[in-house]
Amino acid sequence: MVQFPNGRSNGGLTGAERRADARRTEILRAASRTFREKGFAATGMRDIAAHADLSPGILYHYFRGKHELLYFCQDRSLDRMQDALEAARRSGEPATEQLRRVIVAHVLCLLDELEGSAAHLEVDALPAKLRARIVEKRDRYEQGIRRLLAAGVQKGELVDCDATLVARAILGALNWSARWFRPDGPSSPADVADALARYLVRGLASGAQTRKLSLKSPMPRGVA
Amino acid sequence: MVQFPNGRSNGGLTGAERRADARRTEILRAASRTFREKGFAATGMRDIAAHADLSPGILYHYFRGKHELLYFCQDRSLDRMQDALEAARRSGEPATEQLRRVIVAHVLCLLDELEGSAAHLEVDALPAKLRARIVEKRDRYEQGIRRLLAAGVQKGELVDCDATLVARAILGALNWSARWFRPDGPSSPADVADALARYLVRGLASGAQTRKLSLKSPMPRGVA
Amino acid sequence: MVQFPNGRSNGGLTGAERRADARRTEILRAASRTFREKGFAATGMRDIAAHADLSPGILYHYFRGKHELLYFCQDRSLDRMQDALEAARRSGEPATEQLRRVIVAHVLCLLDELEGSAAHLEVDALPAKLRARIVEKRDRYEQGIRRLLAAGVQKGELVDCDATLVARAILGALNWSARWFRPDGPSSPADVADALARYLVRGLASGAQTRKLSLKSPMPRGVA
Amino acid sequence: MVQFPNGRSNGGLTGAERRADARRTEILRAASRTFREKGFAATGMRDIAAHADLSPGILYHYFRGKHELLYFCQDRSLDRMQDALEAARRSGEPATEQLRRVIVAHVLCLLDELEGSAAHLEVDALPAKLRARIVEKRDRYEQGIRRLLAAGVQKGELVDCDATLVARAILGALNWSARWFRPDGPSSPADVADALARYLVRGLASGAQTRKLSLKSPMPRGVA
DNA sequence: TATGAATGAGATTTCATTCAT
DNA sequence: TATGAATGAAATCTCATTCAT
Repeated sequence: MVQFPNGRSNGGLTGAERRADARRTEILRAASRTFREKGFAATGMRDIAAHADLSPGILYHYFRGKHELLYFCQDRSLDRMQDALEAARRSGEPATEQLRRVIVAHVLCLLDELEGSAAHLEVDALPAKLRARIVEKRDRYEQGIRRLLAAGVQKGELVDCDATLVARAILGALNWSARWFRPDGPSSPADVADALARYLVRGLASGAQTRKLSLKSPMPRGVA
Repeated sequence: MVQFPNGRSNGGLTGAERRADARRTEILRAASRTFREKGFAATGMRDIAAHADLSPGILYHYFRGKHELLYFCQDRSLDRMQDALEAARRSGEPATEQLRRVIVAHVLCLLDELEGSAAHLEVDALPAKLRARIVEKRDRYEQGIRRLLAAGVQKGELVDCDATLVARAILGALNWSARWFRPDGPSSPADVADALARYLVRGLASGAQTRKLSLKSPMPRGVA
Repeated sequence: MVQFPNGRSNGGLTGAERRADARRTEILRAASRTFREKGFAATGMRDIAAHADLSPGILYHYFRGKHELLYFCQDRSLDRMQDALEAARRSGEPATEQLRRVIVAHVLCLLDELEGSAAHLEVDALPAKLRARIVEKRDRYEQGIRRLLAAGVQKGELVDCDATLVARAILGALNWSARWFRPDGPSSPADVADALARYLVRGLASGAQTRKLSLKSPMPRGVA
Repeated sequence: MVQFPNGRSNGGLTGAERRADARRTEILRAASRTFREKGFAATGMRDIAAHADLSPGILYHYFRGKHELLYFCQDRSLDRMQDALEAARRSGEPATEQLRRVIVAHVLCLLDELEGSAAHLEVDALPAKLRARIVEKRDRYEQGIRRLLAAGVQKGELVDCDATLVARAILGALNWSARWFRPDGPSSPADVADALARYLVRGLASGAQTRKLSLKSPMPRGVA
């Protein structure tokens, strides 16, 4: 749950504040969608306002500017992904399974029409101060993935590999989906997430396991 | 080798034409580098001109505009990648090896300081007419990769998989490298290309082979 | 009365819409005056903005660009002229009188500081789509004049002539006035209109009438 | 015959000078044609160079710049027209006939593919110094026409009229032909000139003559 | 003479942001 | 809160003119 700075604990929101927060979330959704479709630089505040069915001026009542919109989009996405990463780690499952969960959560977060945001892909567009905060969060997330990989290697569940490079390869494969995925296409976000996880995990699974890992869904969707 | 339309065979260029072509190539290099660093929309003609040590106006002497610069960057990259793809296919080697070659070539093409260009990642920024041509080339390239995968599956060299999705996963992992790679970092483009190829191929290699595929370079760089 | 498309009947304009329409009209007046003085190509948006006492940027809030300004100038003028043409035809008067009325209205429309616009003289500066619409209106207007001439010939009120060429000669004589007329000169627009009408009609009037048609105003302006 | 300043009498031109003068004339023709087609401001030096089959740079070898090209176009046209005006006056014919001759010459000069130029229609585009010279010539020409009219009135050959306004009406009707005339249309420049002269003279012819003046060509072109 | 590369000023246009209402 | 008019800076692009060759 993202929280906007309002000087009160979440429980003590007044009605007006709750309404404002709801409006902020709507705007962020519109911004997120537009950034994903056209990229940050090519997106105008007017586009965002139009997507949110608001006038351009009012956006500045809720956010400081275009940069802050990008910042919050990235911040929310990274928070959700980080949450999923930590949940996976706490599960105590084998590294392959943890990795699978993280991948699935990442893809769903990206492709989910309502909350997702590919906006974290454009860190460089942020002004220095905001960029520093996002870069820190992003690096923490990447580091978490690297640790997950390293732990799996150490336990013999994953083959020895350059964790940094593999993490980036995985993130590239995942983030790229925001570019080519079409909501009206044949696959659902869950399908995509699942298939990506199978492939990307198989490349790391050690020895005996590998042979057993199929890249085909065992059960086609919608069939008993 | 990219060739600009000048109505003569490459061998018959006059001195002036050769100089003009050289200038065009310089400009494209500058454009390519700038697009990669800041993205198409955030790149100004001034940036490109500055990188090429020219005045902004003269760029229009050699190219019709910013869009054409993007177009040629994309066109050149895709041509080189397509060439590599066909060379791999003609080699008659096992699918795993063919795939490895294509991946390596793709990454080297992207990260090569002199000629590389990640610009084909921004097809949507092109005006309709130019976009159609690039999309056609890009689709042909993607299809080539899917065919390579499918052939490998049929020969039993690769595990059964959704070729479309796997191709996109691979391309995402590769293209992403243009974002994070730093020429002054610890790894050379060749290192990155090799490591990505190992990981991405291992996830597809069938049966017995898989176990033998290591993700670590057999020989660390610079060590006897 | 020109009307901008706003989805309501003119009577139902809100205050804001009325203000916006008034602004649009102001801008068109400024544009019209500047086009007439310097020609379309030599007129800058800055000139127009300066004449309208606005910043250049805001012009794009009300119009899509310089071309649209030219288009509306031409459209308004042609509408007014067409109206006058039809009114003259409906009057049922002799052809000479009808022609005189059309000429007077045309000149007044051109020279009237408030609403006039010689801008329809530069049809070729318009982009194809807008040009087509203006050309159609202009051709309809010219055709109307040709018909008026032809009808007069048939009734014996005008001498036999090449209606196409005479219509163009008349329009040339009229349109040219926008070039040489100076509001601070000795003649009023009405004077000019009247004198032009006398001369241009006399050249067509048949037989007996001609001798009676004087080219001198019967009563100098301002004299008892 | 226009003469470029070259410091010698026309008879003493060297071969090189003769060639240069021929080149100047070619360039002026190209400029004239382009100005007529697109207007001064919308015409680029590149357009002129292309029409003359030359490189843009060389134009500056023969002329000081775009303005000078316009100046010479106007200068040449006005000289030819002035010559025709004086020849008409010297002829001693009736005013109606003199006027007819002047009109015909004016139109032929405008529409002549080889030497004609509508460029004198854009006096305001000239820099002050050149403009002053052209304005003087133009005013002298207009004055000549006014005198011709006034003389005709005094001799009773023309009806009493406001010579200034009628002169402008005539010039408008004539100059306008440069806008609408198409060389590939049904009428030749001579046809147009003749028809315009008939109409414009008839409006001024006094008494008895008027009735006899037909606006139809007595003999259709190409028929015995 | 002749070319065409090069420049610099200025054109139209866009757009994040502010502000009066 | 909310609107949309308004601004000013900057973007892309054009073009007359100059200059090296």
